[in-house]
Amino acid sequence: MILSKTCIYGILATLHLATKKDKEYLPISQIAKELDISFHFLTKILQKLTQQEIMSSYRGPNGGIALARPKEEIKLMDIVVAIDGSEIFEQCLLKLPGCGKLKPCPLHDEWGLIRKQIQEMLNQTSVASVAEKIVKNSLRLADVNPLEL
Amino acid sequence: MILSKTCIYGILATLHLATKKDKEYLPISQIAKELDISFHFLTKILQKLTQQEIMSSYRGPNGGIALARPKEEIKLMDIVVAIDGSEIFEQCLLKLPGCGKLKPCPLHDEWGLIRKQIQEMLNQTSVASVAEKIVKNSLRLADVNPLEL
DNA sequence: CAGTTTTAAGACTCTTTTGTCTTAAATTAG
DNA sequence: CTAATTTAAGACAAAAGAGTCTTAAAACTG
Repeated sequence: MILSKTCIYGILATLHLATKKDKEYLPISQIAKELDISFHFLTKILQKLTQQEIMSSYRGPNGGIALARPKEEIKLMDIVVAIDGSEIFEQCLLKLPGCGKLKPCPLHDEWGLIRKQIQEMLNQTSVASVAEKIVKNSLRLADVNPLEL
Repeated sequence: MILSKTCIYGILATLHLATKKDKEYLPISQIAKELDISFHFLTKILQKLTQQEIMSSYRGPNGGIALARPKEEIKLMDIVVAIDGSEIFEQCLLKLPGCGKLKPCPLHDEWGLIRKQIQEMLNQTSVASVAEKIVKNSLRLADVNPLEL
């Protein structure tokens, strides 16, 4: 719901990177292992984030993937839009085409309020702040497998 | 996002019924036509709502489907839970298994607030109140096709 | 240069969701 | 009882999302 699996994996990988040293390339294979995500699948997802210049990649030995910008500047919203697009924030709960002030759907106001909050939350939350919380409270980014933070 | 297509159709059909006279059976074929939803698909969806006793059905001439309870008593949440289940309200944004106060995911608090509001909105909004708004403001439940309200 | 490591790209498969179709059962009308 | 109308049930098909695999290209190591 709300976010696609692809998008969630993208967020998890970004957060994982953000808990590591800056500017160091981390091989996708390692991220995949630590987050328990299929390597090839994650590769495809991270390619998209690289194309959108949220991450930068480098091939060959000691290569891998890294955040393209300072983690303080990357907001959760950036990742969501890069992967799932912005349709979520343009549609109502009932997805009636062209719902807006002109031709509102019956739940336009109710959902508009909530949608706005989701938007604000994603826009305000930086990857850095979440990463900090993860480190501070030893939070997990995968199921059981405790990450070696 | 958030709600499945099936669930949205279920809500639309319920709202449509609620704008009509109480206790009258409306053929599914007619609802399908007015909402521009495939008849057979809608039939399947309404069967689920009938099984959950949100609607009641009657076969044969002059048969069809009707709300099983007073529309004031049916909340949007009832339909959502009947069709999509309650997992939405038990998961976090990142869908890490077993996210909760014990093993929170990194976005547990942020998402928890929003999830609570979605829950409250769906729990508080009755089918009757939305139907009233639809009638009062001549709102639509389908794309272009203006409903004959 | 040859071999290794790593991402890039895209074809392919599997699963879930969405949608269609056919047949059966209930109800009513004549 | 017969024919018509309507929901019930379930098989089937199409589309989208998730995941796998293979080959190519880039970069480094010796």
